[in-house]
Amino acid sequence: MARLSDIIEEFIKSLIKQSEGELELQRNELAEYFECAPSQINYVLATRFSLDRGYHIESFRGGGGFIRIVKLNLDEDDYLLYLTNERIGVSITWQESDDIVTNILERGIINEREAAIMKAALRDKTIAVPKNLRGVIRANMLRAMLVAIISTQV
Amino acid sequence: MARLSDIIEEFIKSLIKQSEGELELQRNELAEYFECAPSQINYVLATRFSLDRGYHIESFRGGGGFIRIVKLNLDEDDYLLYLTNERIGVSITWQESDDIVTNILERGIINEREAAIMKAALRDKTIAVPKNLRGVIRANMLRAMLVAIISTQV
DNA sequence: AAGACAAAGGTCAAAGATGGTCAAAAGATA
DNA sequence: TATCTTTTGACCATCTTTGACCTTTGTCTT
Repeated sequence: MARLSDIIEEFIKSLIKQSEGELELQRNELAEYFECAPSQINYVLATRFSLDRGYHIESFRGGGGFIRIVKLNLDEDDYLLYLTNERIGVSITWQESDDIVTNILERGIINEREAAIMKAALRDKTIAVPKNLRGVIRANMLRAMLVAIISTQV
Repeated sequence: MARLSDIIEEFIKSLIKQSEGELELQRNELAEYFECAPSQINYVLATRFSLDRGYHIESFRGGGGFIRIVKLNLDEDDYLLYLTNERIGVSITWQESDDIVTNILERGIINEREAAIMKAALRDKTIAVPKNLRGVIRANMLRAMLVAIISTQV
């Protein structure tokens, strides 16, 4: 776990926690602080603060420009319906599905064990079919499991 | 004269013992340490740390990638291990998998919701691939989910 | 107001860092 | 010798890091 991206991720998350869900930062400043390429900040934002992980990013260029990160707090039921009806299309990657499951775990919609069961089923190794088919099966699986969760909700 | 694979096996086992059942290691680092081909590490993992022998392996590629080895709890999960290693073969029908899930629900190993999630994933409709492949995927899925259950058991 | 320049941030593809797979070669064993 | 196991290496898949080049906005000068 020596990845710089992970370290930057944790740093940003701690800042978000301190500022209660919303944060504004400057890309170049952060890049200088971590002695990395500015574009690495974009990479961290794209991979660790994606919508699937429950964040929203806005940015503003020009002098005085900045990046705003907002931790989203949506209604559980709406979010699950959004996932099954819109987000999960005909195909989905492992990374995306993994992010989504982590996200609903963090929102308290499912527990650790349910998340572990779902993630196990969604792994590439589990779905051992040609690549083009794999994403399609995974989308079906994730959707089916989410529907099961929705219908067992109390 | 002990074979290298045996030496590596013992080495890894001692690390697992030290870290109480769960270990993360880097393939290239280990290969360098033992001055062997990286793929020999895969060989050791495949032959000595298989599910049959009570281990679960997960790996992550890319910069900072690593391999996680989890020693499963053999004593308490006898029945589950029988399922993963013997009962579920290379292929399984929907009916069989559904019965197995119902069975572990009735034994109190999983709860209603976990059963619902698993059954949703195992349905024919979810695994929309040619019939001959379907049973194979289902076997992988059921096994993977059961392993997840074993390793999240407290 | 127009133009020039500075100060952000964005994109994308190449290079780097891991790990995986598979089959052939080498070695051990029956 | 025949067969089984181990070792190796060539080629593949995925994630991370870096850098060259682009776009947008603000400010200063004329």
